[in-house]
Amino acid sequence: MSFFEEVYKVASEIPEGKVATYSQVAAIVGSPRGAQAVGWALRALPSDTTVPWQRIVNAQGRISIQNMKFPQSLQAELLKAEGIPVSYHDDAYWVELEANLWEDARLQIK
DNA sequence: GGTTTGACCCTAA
DNA sequence: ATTAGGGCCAAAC
Repeated sequence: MSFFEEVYKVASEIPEGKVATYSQVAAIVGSPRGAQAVGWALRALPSDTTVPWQRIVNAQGRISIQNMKFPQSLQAELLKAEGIPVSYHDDAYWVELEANLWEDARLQIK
């Protein structure tokens, strides 16, 4: 199974109404320092994917997306539609990590 | 195979 | 608090 698939699989496990960070996903797939690689994988997703990529944000809970096919506004709408509060300031969308962070068993063990 | 490029993160100044 | 730099991993050139 390729690294891409690993990332997509983990991303698909994020429950609705929760968010995860890049480093969090990276740690689960076995590359604790590969947060950037995760971003690389998500960047390659097709526009019609079923993977909940919108639930993955950076370490500060900010939507740091910079991809034409996936505008920040779209991600913000998808999140709000799931019940996750999203605010906008400093030219970016933000979510409260503490309150909505995904908790996976594999993270607590490590 | 070496180099470049990211939807990133951490530390030091 | 804000900015700069280096380090990280995997894929595309």
